[in-house]
Amino acid sequence: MLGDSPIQSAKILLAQSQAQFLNHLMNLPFNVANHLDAALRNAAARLGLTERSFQPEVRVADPANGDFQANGALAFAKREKQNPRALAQQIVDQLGQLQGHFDISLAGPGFINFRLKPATLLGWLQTYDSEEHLQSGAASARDGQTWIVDYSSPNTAKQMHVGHLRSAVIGEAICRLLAFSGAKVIRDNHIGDWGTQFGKLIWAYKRHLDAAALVSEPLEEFERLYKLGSNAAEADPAVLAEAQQELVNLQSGDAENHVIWKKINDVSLAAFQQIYDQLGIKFDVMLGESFYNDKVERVYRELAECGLAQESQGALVVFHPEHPRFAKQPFIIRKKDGAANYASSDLATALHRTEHFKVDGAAYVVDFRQSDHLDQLFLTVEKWFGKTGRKLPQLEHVDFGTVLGENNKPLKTRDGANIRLKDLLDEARLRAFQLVSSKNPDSPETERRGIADIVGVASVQYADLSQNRSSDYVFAWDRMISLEGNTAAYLLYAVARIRSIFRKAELDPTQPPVAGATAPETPQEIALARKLVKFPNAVQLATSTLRPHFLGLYLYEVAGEYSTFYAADKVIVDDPAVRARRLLLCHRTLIMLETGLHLLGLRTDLERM
RNA sequence: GCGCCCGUAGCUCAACUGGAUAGAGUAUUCGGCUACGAACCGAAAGGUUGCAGGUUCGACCCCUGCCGGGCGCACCA
Repeated sequence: MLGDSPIQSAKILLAQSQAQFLNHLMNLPFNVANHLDAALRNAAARLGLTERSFQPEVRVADPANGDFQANGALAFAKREKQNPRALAQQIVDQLGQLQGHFDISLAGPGFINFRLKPATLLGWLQTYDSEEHLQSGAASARDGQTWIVDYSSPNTAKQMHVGHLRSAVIGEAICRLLAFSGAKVIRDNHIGDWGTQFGKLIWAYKRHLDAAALVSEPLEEFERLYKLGSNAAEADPAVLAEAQQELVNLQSGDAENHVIWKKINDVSLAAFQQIYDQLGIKFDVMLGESFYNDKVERVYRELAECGLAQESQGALVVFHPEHPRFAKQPFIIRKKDGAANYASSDLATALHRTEHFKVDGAAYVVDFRQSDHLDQLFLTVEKWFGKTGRKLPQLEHVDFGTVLGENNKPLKTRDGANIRLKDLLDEARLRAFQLVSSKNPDSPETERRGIADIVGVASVQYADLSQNRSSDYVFAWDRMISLEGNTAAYLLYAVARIRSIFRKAELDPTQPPVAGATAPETPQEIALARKLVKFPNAVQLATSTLRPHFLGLYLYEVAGEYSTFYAADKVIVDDPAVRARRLLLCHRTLIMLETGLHLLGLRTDLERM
């Protein structure tokens, strides 16, 4: 090899044996924070603190202070009226076996700081070498659990609009995060396929259907028909009566109406699927309201029998006397005309998910405005299942805010209509195409289109996922697609540049030649390596809180550290040990960025951009 | 009226659920391409965390009261 001297060879051998030693004897597990947590608990047990419920409180630290910190001594000392700093010192004295991997120090009133040694960083990076390996090493917090995620849930016979974006995007990320932590995930599209709108729609369908439009633009045609039927019914009571009869016929099993209804749903779902394909979504089941149609009677009966439901103003309702609002605000589970509503079908749904799918948890990815409804639903299910001896699944409302325009009002078109999701994604791809073209005027158009399709859609997804789902978010094309700051494009750019290095050096990025890599040495190498080691913590935090933005923020920081490293340290250098360790950093950055982006539901399959 | 959510740099957002000097991007100013992609990197500047109290070793975070905004509250989901 170029420039190989006996000293360098010896260095490489030494590094290799060091690495093997680390791997075989004392390499750290995937989740370093968990390892520290266990070690601290052991130390506390030896000091007799465990009986007094000592908690280590291990956190990712500010890099200036270390890699991880344990704050548990502070809370414990406060409770026990001890000197926190002295207590922390006692604990540190018990941590001798960690000193091979960490520089341990005390700071402030009693923080214990852990800084990973470069050789340990190297060993960790060498061990976790592929997306599969990251998955298998991930904290298996939900191993063996079954979760159902209820998301997207549009109404059939209507376009999906911007209001459906967040549920779809956040829901898919939640699914992937749950699956990554070991859960079996059932993706359920709880579609609205059984509303009162079908009377007017079927009335118009029978009389005014444009067969050509049904093929080319089915959802537009249904919307046209619905409007037509609705207007006609308003203008003419006779039409209204006919439309109501169509609805009655449908609900009583009339064959012709059922065929039309089925046709409308099938066509709607096929159109939805074009959106889902772009967003990387594939549902396992689509159990909409119609599915639960014949399952609500049992809900009425059971809730009445166990004394939860009562008649009020002609409706069947549930009150929660212990609750400040729901003591007076009823949960209406059957309307006074005897018909079901969404409370009825949501209760039937909860029962079905428990009985049929035997779920351990259910996540409802639904607008924050439905908090009251879901609170009432969860309270009712809890009492109902308690009285009937059923196991209660963990019920989570994964709520999110509104998508706003730049005027801080809900996002609409200029004339006040809802923005169709299809148009929004088309525009994202178009804007990305214009940008890609301006940056790469010489690449072939097909390649630019391919890049733009990935970058455009990813930008929309990531804009949503990169911020706390609880708050409203302002949709601004320029910030989203201008590709600066915490955006999908910035992350994908890092991916593309890493691939570019492997391409230039004619190396296979799946088989990087990293043998003989030495421990990270330059400040930029060390900073990057230290950031990469925290991947499991970011995933764990995002998963346990069901908040994908924690992972997004982490990936952005990884990409930032990588860019700094890239600008400072050339990868393809002559010194084989330096080159190997930088290739190692590049490759591990690549797999963590890709794994993380895949967890968020984004595509990363681009070579250039 | 009752209740839920929100208020952080000019703007858009973070702050690991009570931890260290509240951090990023953007806009502004300055610097960096004959080193693997400058869609990049580095630096400066920018703050009484809506206001006023309280709790404690420690508060953007918890409690109380105000101010401002959004959203729910009897049969549309």
